[in-house]
Amino acid sequence: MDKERVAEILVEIGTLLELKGENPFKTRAYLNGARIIEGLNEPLKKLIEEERLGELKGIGDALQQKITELVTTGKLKYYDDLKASVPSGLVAMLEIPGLGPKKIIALNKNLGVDSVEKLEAACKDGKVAELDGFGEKTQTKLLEGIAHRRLYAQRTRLDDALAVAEPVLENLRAHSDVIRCSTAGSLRRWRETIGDIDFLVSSKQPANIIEFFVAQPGIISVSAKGDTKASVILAGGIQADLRVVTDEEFPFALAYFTGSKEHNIVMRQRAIARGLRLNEYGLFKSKEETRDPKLRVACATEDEIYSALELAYVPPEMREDHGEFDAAEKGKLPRLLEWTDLKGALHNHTTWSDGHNTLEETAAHMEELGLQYWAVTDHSRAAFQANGLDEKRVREQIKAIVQLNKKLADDGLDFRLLTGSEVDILKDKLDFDDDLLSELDVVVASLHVPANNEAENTKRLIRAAENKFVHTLGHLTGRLLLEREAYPVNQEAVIDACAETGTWIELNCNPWRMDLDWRKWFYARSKGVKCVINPDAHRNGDADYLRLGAGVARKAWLTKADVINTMPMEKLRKELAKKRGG
DNA sequence: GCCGTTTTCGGCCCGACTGTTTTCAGTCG
Repeated sequence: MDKERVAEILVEIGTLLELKGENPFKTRAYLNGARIIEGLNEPLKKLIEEERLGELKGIGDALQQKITELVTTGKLKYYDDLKASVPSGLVAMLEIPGLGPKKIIALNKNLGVDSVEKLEAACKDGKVAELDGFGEKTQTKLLEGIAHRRLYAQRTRLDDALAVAEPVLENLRAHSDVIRCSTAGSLRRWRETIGDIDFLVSSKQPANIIEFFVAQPGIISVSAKGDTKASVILAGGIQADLRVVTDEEFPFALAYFTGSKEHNIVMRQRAIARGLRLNEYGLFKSKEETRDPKLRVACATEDEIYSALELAYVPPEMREDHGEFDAAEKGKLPRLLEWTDLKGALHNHTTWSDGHNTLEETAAHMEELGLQYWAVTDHSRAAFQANGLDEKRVREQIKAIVQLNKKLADDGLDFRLLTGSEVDILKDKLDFDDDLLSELDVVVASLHVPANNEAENTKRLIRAAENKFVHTLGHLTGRLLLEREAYPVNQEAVIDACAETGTWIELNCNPWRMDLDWRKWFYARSKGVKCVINPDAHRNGDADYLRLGAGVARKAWLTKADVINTMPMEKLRKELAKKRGG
């Protein structure tokens, strides 16, 4: 059993324990264990064989035994028994806002509710309102929650969340009572999907800000409104929360609401270890909880909070308790890639296959953006639904690009298109033979029609990586966020093959994909595999995805040196030749 | 269930909001 599945089961155990009313700290121990296993940089099996599992902080005797049983036998009796003892519908009920384990247990015990459907019926019958601790409002909110859940997916893609959040942030920034403002939460951490949007404002007039916020255009409903906090539902069903604090509190609140929860827990623990207390209002010289401004350690920015806790500043994207504390303590945080480091992209489409802009339009737009190169990698012939090119059309396109580049040079421009192909990985070969591939500047190999079989997909991808004319694999797992799961594939094995063959891996930064996932890059980077951040653009506007991709690359701790398309043109050409033995 | 430079037991991050209460429990982030 692989570590992803082990982590999933540990999370599930944690959830089930919650629904049994177990000690919340026990629940947390399982969730914590899951995160540790998921973040391992070496094979779980190896750790078990060498009996080093217990050396991991957070994995004690009980977890060690259970993980070992899972990995060696593929099963876990404790888990099976637990699962059998909790009605499966209770887990789904947890996703309804306002329902936590305690209320679910009460509903189950008193009304026999064990599914969302039965809960809905009980609410409609008015039975829920009669229960102790419940009332009319709770009942109504639950019905709304059930309906809302049906209407919208629980999460929103990063691009959609940004599109809604950025105008609101601009409006807040322009308000005369706003001193400082920012987004926070998973959006500021640049997660690929967002649960809800967090805004933070510092002001001397919180009431004005709250009123201004709940009156923003595009708000469907106001779900909560207090003195310093408001929650609304925005168009598209995204929830947004606003907090208003004093300007002295702002950096502390920003750090706090940016999270992640796991990162915050470690921050607080570091404060406690230094005889301090950290909360959203400040870092206090106190062993007790307090909000007394006289005891506050003055910090004007987040940077100074990290300093006070003897840490280098941790950029928001890295705040996932994914090793950043260890690195920040030792002053070994990498200097992360900046969006503006990107000089071009190596996987894009034009009207020659399924793109929406011509070669000329594409070149003009990308030159205008200040980029140096843009590879045209239209689909190969097997992708007939996407108007894939056959050999003849590829050679025509090469000629067209050479001509266009000549014109660009005559005009004194430094920008060039690169010739290329997104060649399909077929069952037993690539869609084009090596002769044609060798004529192209850039070759991206992608699996568009995967098998329903991990070993088979893994084999196909490794074979593609072993082809010396393939520079990079495209969207390695094929996932579409919130829509389609990754196809089955042994990602580590493919990464290993890329490391051995000097093949790059794409971080496809189309916001539906963000593939390879940022969590997997820790392993890829440890193997020395280079990254290419590619928008997989189908229209000129998709060049904006580079900004999204750079943020996700920062989550993966990638530096300028790790990313191929930060290279200027001439250096890139040398790198492109290298794989082919040039 | 995990952990230990006051600890092998007794803690484990903690404040805001809501709704159901009449001083607080549950949920959420």
